[in-house]
Amino acid sequence: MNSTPASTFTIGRLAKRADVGIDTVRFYERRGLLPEPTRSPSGYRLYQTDSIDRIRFIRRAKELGFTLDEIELLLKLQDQGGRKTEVRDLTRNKISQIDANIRDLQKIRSALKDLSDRCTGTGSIDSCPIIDAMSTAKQHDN
Amino acid sequence: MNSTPASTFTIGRLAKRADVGIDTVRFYERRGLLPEPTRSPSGYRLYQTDSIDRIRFIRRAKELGFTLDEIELLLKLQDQGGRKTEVRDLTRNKISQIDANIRDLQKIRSALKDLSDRCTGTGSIDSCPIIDAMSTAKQHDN
DNA sequence: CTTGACCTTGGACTAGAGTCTAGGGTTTAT
DNA sequence: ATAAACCCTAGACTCTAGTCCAAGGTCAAG
Repeated sequence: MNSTPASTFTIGRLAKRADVGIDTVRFYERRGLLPEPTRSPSGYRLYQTDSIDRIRFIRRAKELGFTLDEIELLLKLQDQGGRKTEVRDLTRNKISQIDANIRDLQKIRSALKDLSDRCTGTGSIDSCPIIDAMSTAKQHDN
Repeated sequence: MNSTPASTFTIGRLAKRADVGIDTVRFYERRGLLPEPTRSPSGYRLYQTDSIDRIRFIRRAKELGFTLDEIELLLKLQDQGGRKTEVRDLTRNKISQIDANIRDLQKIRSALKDLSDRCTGTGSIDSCPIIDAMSTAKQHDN
């Protein structure tokens, strides 16, 4: 086996299969997330199916909130056989970041909810509790 | 009263009092969030205390999650005497946006938590549940 | 009169993740 | 043989909210 020359395809087809833009593929290559592919005699990039998986991995990790820098690290761990702890630590850090984000958003949300509940919504803007709150709140003196 | 020429100050002092950078003041002016101030004979910008309040308003609204575009609208409503409903609608929209954000983050968070719990953290990266999940999950076929 | 602190302008730069353009070369279908 | 559809590169542009820079003008203190 392995005698059939693994089927390759060009960048457009890869992009379509991985569901990203062509430019995104080239961008990932420049960023070092995708290895430089082989080229056809005329210079076209030629990919195999593993590139599809790699791009999907990137997309999925992005959906999970990782930045491209972090994904680069994750991919490096895969490529170079890192240890599970490293992956898990990265994941736990990400969870803490997300927790902090959620807490911030909840604080903001409840402040806004408060304000919008106190706003009757009728009449002119003078003495609107929302505007008032933003005008005067938390003036940490200077 | 009102016979003393209202005390004015230059941009540096305004920036300090409002606790933003000088460049930020000029940036807000370019963006149309601050009106063009009067100028001294030599061309220096001269501000009154109301500009401090205005910048603080911007800061506070930003802390509450409004973008500068939205703040511009909020300020316009104040300047031109908009109606309370408009302010409240803006606020309610913002709350929905925040809710959507929180939901997304919670979904991501629980996915990551799941994965990190299932990862033993020992050994090589082969068959790491986290890596595996990102490699294979949600391949909405194409 | 000089020094230092302040002010002016226009324009460039930052991060993050792409997206788009111009000006070409190649491949495929007709 | 030619048009459509594809590919190449380098580099510019997008968005948000500023931040920084250079080259110069102004103002108060000593």
